[in-house]
Order: sequence, then structure tokens, then C-alpha cells
Amino acid sequence: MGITERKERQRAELREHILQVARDMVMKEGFDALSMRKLAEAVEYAPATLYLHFENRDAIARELCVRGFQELFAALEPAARVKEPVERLSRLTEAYLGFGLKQPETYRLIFMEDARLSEALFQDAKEGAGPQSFAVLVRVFEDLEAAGRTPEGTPPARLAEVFWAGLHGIISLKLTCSGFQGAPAEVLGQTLVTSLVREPARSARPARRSR
Amino acid sequence: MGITERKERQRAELREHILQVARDMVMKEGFDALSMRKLAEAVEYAPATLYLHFENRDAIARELCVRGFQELFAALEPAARVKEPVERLSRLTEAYLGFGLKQPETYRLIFMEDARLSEALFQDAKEGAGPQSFAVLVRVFEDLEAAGRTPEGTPPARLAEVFWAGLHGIISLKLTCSGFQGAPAEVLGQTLVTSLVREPARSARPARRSR
DNA sequence: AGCAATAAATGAACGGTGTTCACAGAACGG
DNA sequence: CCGTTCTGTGAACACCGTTCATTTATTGCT
Repeated sequence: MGITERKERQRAELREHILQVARDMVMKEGFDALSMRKLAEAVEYAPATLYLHFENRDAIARELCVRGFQELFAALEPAARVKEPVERLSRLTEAYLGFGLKQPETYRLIFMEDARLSEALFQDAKEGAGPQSFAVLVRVFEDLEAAGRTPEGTPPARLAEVFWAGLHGIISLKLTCSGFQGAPAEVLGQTLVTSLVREPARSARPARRSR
Repeated sequence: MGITERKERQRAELREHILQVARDMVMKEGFDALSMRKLAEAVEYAPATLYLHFENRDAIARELCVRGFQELFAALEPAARVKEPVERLSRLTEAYLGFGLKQPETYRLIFMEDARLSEALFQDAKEGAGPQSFAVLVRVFEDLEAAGRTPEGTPPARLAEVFWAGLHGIISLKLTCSGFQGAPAEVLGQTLVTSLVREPARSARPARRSR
């Protein structure tokens, strides 16, 4: 009985098509320009048909949000593989900022649009894509701490959080405060890296008061 | 000829009243909930009347944006007066984060809503409230540099920018990624401070105990 | 094949939005 | 008192998200 299979597949394909077209619209004109009516027009269905595949506009937004986040995560993946932690942090910074600047509307949708959207990313404490990619950052700072290159007494998780906030701040200020022209994002990113990474201890571990 | 004066005053008062009510609506329900029709209803005028005082909804938003920014600037002012630069930076951090957390919708409107809104803050390179308050941050890092407490070779303006991005990132992640629960903003802020401020050079001046 | 049942798709409507504009009314200057 | 100017408005336009009864297409069964 392959008929129900085919129907399911076609249904999934249409759903996928809708999401694809929606993604294009968001990337081209921004999330605000994504209207159910224009989306329906673009996929050549009546507006009401969209509601057979998605609960409402927010459901589409949520889906685009998690997919966008997966893209971001994928963009970070090569950098995350780098062994040397300082280099890794630098490459992660580069990748993160590059993604945000090359796909501004996607980044906006993920992190700047609505708290209800990004909730989906962090609802599971360990499972979701959000905590998983945050863990990548934490690991860098754990490795940095092991190498004695973090500010003393600050847990890696908190350093990771500050670092993430720094990256996010760099991008979102560039995206929102377009009037303010400062240094390029990459330069700021490297400044952030060098600010959070300490010089390696010269001799033994403590080595602060003496010499 | 006090009549035209009175009319002008009444006109200004009405404009002010509209802005006040709009501000209340934004702070209570967020910017998206601010509609011209509800605003007109609230001030007991017809919607079209609003257009006699503002070009459109964006004009109101812009005005609220610059006023919100002025509030933010005012909130920073006491901290900016502190002499000792490290303490000053710490106090500025506290004030900035406090404002963002206590007035989330105002902060959103200023920095997270639309690039066209915050453009007004930074359109004048020196004049506007934006560059003026950024200069406060730059000055801190200039003073820190003079005290030999910044990472070497990094211009104060860039450190200030990274610092601002860090603060903004901390707040905006708290406001948007509500699902992600990390350390409290104040803790992250202090971590940011200690990350960007270096220990004083031993040769130049003996370290003093403050706090 | 034809018929009943199920799934897919839609047209029309509801209530909401920002904005415009011709018009009415009040307030003013001469 | 009249004419002008300013203030205010109702109605309309073009959108928006969403719902629902209804139509259309497709399937399973006899």
C-alpha cells in the first residue's frame, strides 16, 4: 500500500517547499516582510492552505529559526575541530561573525526577533541545538583554563557566556545601529579574543606575586 | 499677541501627551503593541489626528527611541563621574545593565527594534547623544590605558566598542534568548570588566587596595 | 464502473493594522 | 460679519493573520 506513503511524502515535500520559499523571502526582505498571504501567493496556494501545514505564522518562524540555528552551528563546526584552543577560539569567532554578517536576516530571526522564537532552541537543558553549541564554547574555555590562559577564578562556562555575549553584541550592533561606524566586526572579534585570553604563565601555575 | 503662543503651547502639549501615552504603552506592552489606532483611542482623538503631529508611526518610534536613549545616558551619568577608572567602568556596567533589565522594552526600542530607529542616534558624528555617550566609554579606556591597565597595542576606542558590544550582548541575549539561563547579568558584567582590565604593571606603580 | 468516505484546497469573511484625503467645524484676523 | 486658517474627523484603501463552511479532488470499497 504505497499510496499513503506517497501522500505523506508529497505532503512533506509541500511543507518543505513552503519553508524553502519562506526562507528565501526572509533572507531577501527580512522577517517582517514575510506575510502569510505573500507566502501563499509565492507557493501558488490559497492562504488558508498554509494552515493545513503550519499552525500559524509563528510556527513557520520557529521552524526557520531552528533551521537557521543549525546552519549557524554547521558554520561553526570546522572551527570547533581545531585542536589548539586559542586558534580554535579565533576561528570560531571568525565563523560566527562571518555568518552573522553574511546572513543578517537569518541571524536576526534566530536571535533578535522574538523571545518566543529562540525559546525552542534552549528549551531542553542538554538536548537542543542551543545548549549543544554553547557547549562547544564552554569546551574552548575549559581547554584554555587547563592551559592556564584564562583569568583566574572565573569558571569556563561564565567566560563562554561573556564571550558569546560579546560576539552577539558585535553583530547585533552592526545590524541594528547601522549609523554607528566603528571598527570592522572581525577586528572587534579579535580584540575580544585577546581580551579574554591571558598570556600563558611563565613558570609554575600561580606565578603572580613573585618576580 | 498671546494667542498664537497659546496655540503653539497647546499644540506642543498635545504632542507631548501623545508621546507620553505612547511611551507608557511601549513600556507596558512592547513596541509591537503600539498601534496608531489604540494610541488614538488612548488619547481620545481620531487616528487621523495623530498624523497632524507626527509624520507616521515611525516618527513616534524615533522620538521615543532618542528619548529612551537620553534616559539611558542619564542613568549612566553618575557612574561616569567616578574618578578612578576601574571603579568607573564597573559602575558604568552596573548602570547600563540595570537600565536594560529594568526597562527591557525601552532598551529593545532603542537598540533592538529597527536600524532606522537608532540611525537617528548616530547620524551626527560628534553631535548626537550616541557618539557623546560612546565618548564616555572611550574616556574610561583612555584613562585605563594611561594607568597601564589595558591590553597593549589596542586603541581605547576599540576597547570601548568591544566593551559596549559585550554589555549589549549580555542584555539582548537576556531579553531575547529567555530560554537560555546563564549567570545573572551583573555577574557577567563584572566578568567582562575583569576581562578587559589588566593588572597594573608592577614596575610603574605599586598595586593599591581599593574596594 | 459507480458510490461513499476521506483528504485537500479554497473563497469569503472577521477583526485588526497604517495611512490618506475630502470634508466639517471651530477659531481667528481683518 | 465674513473669509481664511487651523484642528479634527469619518470613511475609505490596501494590507495583515486567522477561521470556517464549502467545494473539489482523491481514495477505498463494492
